[in-house]
Amino acid sequence: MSSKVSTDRKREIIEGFYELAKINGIENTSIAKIGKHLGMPPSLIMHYFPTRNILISNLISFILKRILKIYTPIIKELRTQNYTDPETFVNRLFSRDWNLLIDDGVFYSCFSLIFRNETIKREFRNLHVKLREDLKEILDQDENLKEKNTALLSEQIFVIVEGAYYYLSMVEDQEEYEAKVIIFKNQVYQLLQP
Amino acid sequence: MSSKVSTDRKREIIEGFYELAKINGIENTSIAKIGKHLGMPPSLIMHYFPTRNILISNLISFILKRILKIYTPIIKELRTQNYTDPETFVNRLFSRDWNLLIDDGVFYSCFSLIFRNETIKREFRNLHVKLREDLKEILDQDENLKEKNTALLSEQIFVIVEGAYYYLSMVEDQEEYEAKVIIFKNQVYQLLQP
DNA sequence: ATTTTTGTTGAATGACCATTCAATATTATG
DNA sequence: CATAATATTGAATGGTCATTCAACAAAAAT
Repeated sequence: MSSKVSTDRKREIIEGFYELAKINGIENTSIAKIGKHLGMPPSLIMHYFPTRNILISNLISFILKRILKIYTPIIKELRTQNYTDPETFVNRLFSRDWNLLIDDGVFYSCFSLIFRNETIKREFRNLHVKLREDLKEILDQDENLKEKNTALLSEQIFVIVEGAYYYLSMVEDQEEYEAKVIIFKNQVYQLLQP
Repeated sequence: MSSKVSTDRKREIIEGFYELAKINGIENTSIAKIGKHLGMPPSLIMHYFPTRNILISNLISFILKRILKIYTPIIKELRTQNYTDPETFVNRLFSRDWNLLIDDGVFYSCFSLIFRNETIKREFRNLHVKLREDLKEILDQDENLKEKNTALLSEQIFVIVEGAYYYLSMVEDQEEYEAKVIIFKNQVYQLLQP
């Protein structure tokens, strides 16, 4: 059990790391720079995170924990109201809240590490398993989908959402962006057709 | 117009960079390491690519050029036979040839740079526009889809393929991988339903 | 009150990095 | 053949990097 000071400092460091990584990218964010940003010597950072790799794993855990919470507002809403109309649900899937939650640049930087690090790959895999379970839970609440294979549906919706986020991150033009979102939403509605 | 030596050397350097980036990641591949790998002094690399950033942009162009060729075998097949059955077409979309063409780790590393570099973002955007045009061209050849909006279809198929590649890159288990591929293929078939 | 543990500092280390430069070799051009 | 342009070498530069260490300070445990 670590002290309050310890956990607070660790969080402070990881958040500082994240802040700088948003601006300069993970690869350009050194321990010295984090230290300067937070007004502490680099040696203090290494006291809490003995190696840079450990620091990076902790940043990834931090990010994945945030992402995991994406569906929780929908689930909460469902638990209280016992129902959410498909429209608000689909809107949530494609809302920009996701982007606010975590910086896309940092996210894909971290993601690219799965190809050279088994542990990171496993962490990402677990995240996605949980996200799909959440999605299934939401679909299971919908009376209209009672006859449907919601596990399969959640896979299919999931892949559209992931593809859409990847794809939309390249689109700069506002109108084009919204036109595409409509296309992808319709694609999900088609799947939800009872 | 640059000499043959010049273009050959440039290609050699970029390919060497790519080889090392596959193993160690872009961020861990220094100019010195590329030089050692190719048996040339780092100064020679900098003679052809004056800064590291320029070297990276050239690597990205190299990669994007390769990816652009993904659909060309299908298109060629179409041009000669004047027809491809949807099944072989969809199989191609999800075949592992794609992965052989370019390393996923390097690809997503490059992709993550779009969020901090406008030029790179534009390059990726252009690539994807062209890929979708290729996809549309393929769909337009299919008599059964004559009544359909193939531009829209290509967007929808594209987003599934992109999402699938993202998603599948986390799946290690062979059986699970193939089960998911079947799901995503079916999703595409549903869209192709006349 | 003393000891132990935890937190913090700042200086030092050697490795590696991108980049520069001047010198030399090779090739192309007149 | 002479000259100009291109290709290649190797050494040097200053900066940054992750990491180490010994010392000091504060807090907790005894």
